[in-house]
Amino acid sequence: MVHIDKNSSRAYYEQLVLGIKEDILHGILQPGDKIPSVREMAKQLLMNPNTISKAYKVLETEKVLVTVKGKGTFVRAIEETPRDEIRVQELKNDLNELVIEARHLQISQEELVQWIKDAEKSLGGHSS
Amino acid sequence: MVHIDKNSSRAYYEQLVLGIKEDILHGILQPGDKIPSVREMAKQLLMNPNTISKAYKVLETEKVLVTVKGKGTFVRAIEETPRDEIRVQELKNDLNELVIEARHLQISQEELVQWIKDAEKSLGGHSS
Amino acid sequence: MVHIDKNSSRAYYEQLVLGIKEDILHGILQPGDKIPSVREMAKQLLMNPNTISKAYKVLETEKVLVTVKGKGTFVRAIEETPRDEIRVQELKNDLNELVIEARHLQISQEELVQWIKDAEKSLGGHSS
Amino acid sequence: MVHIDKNSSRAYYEQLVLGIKEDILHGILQPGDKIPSVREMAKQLLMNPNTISKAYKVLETEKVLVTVKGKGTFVRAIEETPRDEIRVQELKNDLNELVIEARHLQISQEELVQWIKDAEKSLGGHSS
DNA sequence: GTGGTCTAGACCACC
DNA sequence: GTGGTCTAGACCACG
Repeated sequence: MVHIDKNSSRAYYEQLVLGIKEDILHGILQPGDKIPSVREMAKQLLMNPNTISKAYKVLETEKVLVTVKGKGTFVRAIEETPRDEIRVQELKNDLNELVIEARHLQISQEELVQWIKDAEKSLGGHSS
Repeated sequence: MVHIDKNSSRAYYEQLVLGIKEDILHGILQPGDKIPSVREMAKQLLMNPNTISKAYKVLETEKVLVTVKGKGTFVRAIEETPRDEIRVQELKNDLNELVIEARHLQISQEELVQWIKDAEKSLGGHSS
Repeated sequence: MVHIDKNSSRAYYEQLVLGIKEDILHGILQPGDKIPSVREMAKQLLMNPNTISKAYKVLETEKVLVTVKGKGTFVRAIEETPRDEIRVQELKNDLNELVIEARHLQISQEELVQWIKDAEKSLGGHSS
Repeated sequence: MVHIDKNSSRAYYEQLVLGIKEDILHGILQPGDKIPSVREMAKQLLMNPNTISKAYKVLETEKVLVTVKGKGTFVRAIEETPRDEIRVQELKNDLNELVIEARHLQISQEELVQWIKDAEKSLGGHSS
């Protein structure tokens, strides 16, 4: 499942956050599943437990995971959570910036739309 | 024109880079136009000249601006630059991540596509 | 390895950029190697960390180094990067100007070609 | 003859210096020819006389031109001047740096040599 | 420990 | 006037 690219300029914990989100969308992780403990994940990925812990915390505040004290950390169903309009706005903003970049790289609107469709296809229909 | 949000987590110079790119796509800045000098822009935005300079340099390496020592900094025509496939690939990757985020925020594919169309519309047809 | 000539008219950071490139071609620095940290290099060369940082950043945009925040800066494999035709053109232009200078200094074509062969020889075959 | 590219990042006076050297090698300017006065050249090129003057001064110290007070500025024969070994060394150094750049841009030795031959060919045999 | 950002202020070359 | 370089020193995020 999750794989950390040590040469990426992206922070490890961010790669982990993204990787888990991707696994959920792929259906590799299902709602209710228990994910490995911080220590175990740290062993698997050869990383510092602090880094894993940070990723889990982020995913908790984003309501992707729930930690039950003494039991472990679990995947939450996406539908459980109301759409967070603040983060939606941020994402929309990010997309606007991406479109500006795209135009400067001479990428057409059609191409962008195609990219989205490709991305969605590769994720499969597990969330709909 | 450009406005810097001092509360944004994004670096000032990156906001400036993006703002200038946006102004170009909006047609507010046209190829050949002289943009405000480093010192003047610094005064306008209440920032340090070094920060402005950094933004201008980034835009120069991205072939968006040309700077002539002793004369000033000027807008370059977008068509002058061949598509940089490395950066295109990076952008595609960013978009993939954005799509993952979107799914977790329960944003549909259709909505994303609509956002892109809205973004492109607001930029106008100045580059096509 | 790298040495900065404080009397040179060339900017310190440019000398550093060139020196690192040379070390890579000489095989002193190998792909994957970690280069000294900004602060350490600054100490070694008796320079300001900002200046070192600038050199590293240039080398990163030129795809010679990769930097991972919190970990350090690393040498990238040359073959990873596709040939940048814009920079190739600029270099060709520089060479044209150099040939003009050479003629005025009464340096023959044969001599120039010999210089190139000498230069290549001293760099060794590490990239071929 | 000489043409100044206002968009080039190279200083005007340097472009002029190079342009005149090129014209000499092309045979457009012959030894003994009188070149236009500073004022006239300034008018022709729509530039500041100071800039022209600086270029002429550089060419004088490089022994490419001679100024005879009250008569004007004249082209000198290349052979008149002994080879300036200091500048030859500098040029050799520049070429070394250029070779390093070339290697990083994945340009082969053969290609560089071909470029030199092309450059020499375009200059013609006027100096030999 | 690592690099990234930002400010402040100095000096230089070009126009 | 313009941008470019360099220093000094502060603060932040990542591991």
